[in-house]
Amino acid sequence: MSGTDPSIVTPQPGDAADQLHLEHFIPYRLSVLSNIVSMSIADQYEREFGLSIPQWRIMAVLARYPDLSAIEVAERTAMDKVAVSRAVRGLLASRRLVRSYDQGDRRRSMLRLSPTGHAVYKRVAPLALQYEQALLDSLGASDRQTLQRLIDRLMERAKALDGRPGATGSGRS
Amino acid sequence: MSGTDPSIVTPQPGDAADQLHLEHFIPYRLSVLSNIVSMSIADQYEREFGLSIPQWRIMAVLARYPDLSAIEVAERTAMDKVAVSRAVRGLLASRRLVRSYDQGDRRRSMLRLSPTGHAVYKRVAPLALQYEQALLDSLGASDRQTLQRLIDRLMERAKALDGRPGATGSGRS
DNA sequence: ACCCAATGGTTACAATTGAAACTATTTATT
DNA sequence: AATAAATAGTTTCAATTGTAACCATTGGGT
Repeated sequence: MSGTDPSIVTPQPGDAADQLHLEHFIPYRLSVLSNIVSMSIADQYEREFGLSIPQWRIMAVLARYPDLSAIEVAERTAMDKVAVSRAVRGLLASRRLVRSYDQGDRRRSMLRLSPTGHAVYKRVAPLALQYEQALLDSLGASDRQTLQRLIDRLMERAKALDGRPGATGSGRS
Repeated sequence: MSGTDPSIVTPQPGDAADQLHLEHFIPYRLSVLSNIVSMSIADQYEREFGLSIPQWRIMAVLARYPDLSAIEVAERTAMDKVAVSRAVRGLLASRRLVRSYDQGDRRRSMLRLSPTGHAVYKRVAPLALQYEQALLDSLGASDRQTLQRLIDRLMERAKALDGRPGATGSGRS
């Protein structure tokens, strides 16, 4: 009885199944990290401002680029138009956004922060930056640059590898 | 009429609201990157093996550490016990997992891959590693090490910053 | 032995999210 | 001008996920 039971024997070196350790697997690690960060932020925004992450993202882009249409907002926030539609509804309800319609193309809406929305944004933005600062405090200055660069590279590559229908990369327009 | 309307005037330098660009904001970027990667992988696993990400994670840890309980699986996969319970149900239904009960503590289950499950795992694992390789191909060897290190640091920091009730960091046991 | 708190795990219900279909309007084609 | 195809955005319905409540079993005190 010397090791022929495949459930007991040590796997062959070079065996892929043997090399994979979830705790070092980059996609897994990215997901866990991103989740902790997002949930931690989401919790704070929700508690203090009644803002969801999608709503916060929309406010952030509209603060910088007023009068975008819903679809333009979607592009800049990496959300789909349904998510934008829903988040916009919430922001309109809380009067943090105003919507007008492009005269000349009445399908197109133009979104911008209301004065109230702008005031809220001015309170949220510093918190967001503080959180980011606190997170990056664990890194040296050069690591911070490196981080941005690595994310750039990985993002580009991830898009290229992504073979889903309609996923970013081969928009048919 | 020289610039007193706050909605038109250029924000003060140092104004947080002015410094925040969503497209450079690390939490946002991590989230977008992680989403592309996860969805791209999830799509492949679902198509080729009928596996969800939670199921795949469970298989990965059980391949390495057989006979964990559901809660131990939860700890090693960063999922909560409800998610594990559901994913396990699916894996049992597809006969990729077998469950026995710890005799001596009949609450505790012991989970392990069935031979079928093991066979599936041996086909999935190489794909997972190939994807990771392809993703990391965009990086030099030293950048790869750096990436793991940066994720370590950020993860640690993110946990420390996370003030949610019951979130990882101050488990009361 | 008995009671109460803690633990492992599942279930039920609510909230979120995703995919597809739909309305309204505009643009292109003939 | 009429029809078809495309675009902006919303709605609907299904699937996923989160939260809380819920058994069952165990461990600890008394």
